[in-house]
Amino acid sequence: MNEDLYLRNPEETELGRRILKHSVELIYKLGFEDFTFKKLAQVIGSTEAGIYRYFENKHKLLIYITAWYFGWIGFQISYQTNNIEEPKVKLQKIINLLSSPIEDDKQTSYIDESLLHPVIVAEGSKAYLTKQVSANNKLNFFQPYKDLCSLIGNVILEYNSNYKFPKSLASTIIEVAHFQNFFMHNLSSLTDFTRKGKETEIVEFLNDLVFSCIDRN
Amino acid sequence: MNEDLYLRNPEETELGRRILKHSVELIYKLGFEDFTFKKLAQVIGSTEAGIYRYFENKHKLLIYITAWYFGWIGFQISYQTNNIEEPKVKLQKIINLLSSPIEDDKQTSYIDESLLHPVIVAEGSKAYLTKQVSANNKLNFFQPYKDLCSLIGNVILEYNSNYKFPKSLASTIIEVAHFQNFFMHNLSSLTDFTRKGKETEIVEFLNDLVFSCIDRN
DNA sequence: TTTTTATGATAGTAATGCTATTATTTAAAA
DNA sequence: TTTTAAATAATAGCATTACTATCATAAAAA
Repeated sequence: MNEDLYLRNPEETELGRRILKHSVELIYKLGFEDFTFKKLAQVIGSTEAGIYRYFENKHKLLIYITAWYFGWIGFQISYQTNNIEEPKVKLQKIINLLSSPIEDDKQTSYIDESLLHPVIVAEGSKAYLTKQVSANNKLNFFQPYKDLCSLIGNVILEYNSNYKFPKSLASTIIEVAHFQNFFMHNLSSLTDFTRKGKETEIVEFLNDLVFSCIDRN
Repeated sequence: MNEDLYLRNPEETELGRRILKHSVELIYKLGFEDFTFKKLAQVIGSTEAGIYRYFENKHKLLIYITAWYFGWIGFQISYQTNNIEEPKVKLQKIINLLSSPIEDDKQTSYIDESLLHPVIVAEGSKAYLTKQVSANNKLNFFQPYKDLCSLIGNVILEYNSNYKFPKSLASTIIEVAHFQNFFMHNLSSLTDFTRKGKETEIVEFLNDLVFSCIDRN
């Protein structure tokens, strides 16, 4: 994790891990706007000032959580596509992992990925939709997102080296997987997905979308 | 415009129109997070309390502006595709209008669309990415977005009545047009667009994406 | 002309987003 | 084992934000 995202490394201490765990839970419960360090402090039985020793402000914490998610999902993707030869199968696996609600990864005791996924879907883009985006980008806060995008872009080129927009298609896969999920649950008339929680329909849509354009060129 | 979005209709009074005009300018300048009614009041030479007579809070104002944008762009699309027969040409026109920075529409003196477009690109999704999305949706705050989505979905079906995901593809066109624009300007390594401000590259990408999948099915 | 309506001016309050200080506990170094 | 440093808890405080309320005045309708 990028050291400029925190003041004290939250993964190294008990309190730090409690901050991570419960901030995901509390953002899930309240939404990022109503989430405050004071409320978080109450939940974990610490103090506001205590949390400020780890994170400069709640926006940095959101960026940290988002970066953590993209790092983690990037690892999952690398790991699960590692021994796959066919780029087509790789891409399908990627679409699946990005679209489907995730089971808790037992490896990381301090973050519940099944809550992290909806948090990223609803709040993740707020990490970069700010006036500070360029400054934050210079500090490499979005590196895990960029790495994932690059990884997916390379699989796309493996499949079809003539395709002209591998990176844009990669970021489109990530974003579409997330906001179609949000729309399905909250603004369903913006989608064709009939049943809430049926993420397989998003997978079907994305597979059709992606392979249509990279099969053709 | 949905009457539940405001306390007093801002389009009907001079002060109201000043609120709209300068809120777009100030959100463009400061970003939505740093935008406050107090700052806006200073800019327009009124008071905080004066603005609260028009809008309950700044989030309602953002929803209003977003709804206004989608209403306006929906009208532009209807108007400019009105006499076009070919659904293919219609869709291309739609992609163009959604992707390109917009010249100020002289018809609407109180809103500068050339500023509104980047504001929607950067801030628009915050209008619905909240815990109140379902409650707000019940009050039809997002109707103009839904109407636009439905309009585009119908053009897609005109082109190919067998395509399975017209609404999801429609919302994808809208969202992709906006966030690829944001990425191009702020996180360019997430795209393949080499030159900032070259929205024609986004148009090319989207045309390829859209027609690939609806040509095939 | 009266009366409603919109605006301006001012005050005030609870919550938020911090910073600072000191005391206490915990853990590592000597 | 003692010393000392580091981490945490407890508390206070402050500027700003996000509102609400009140009252005076100006302009427009009745």
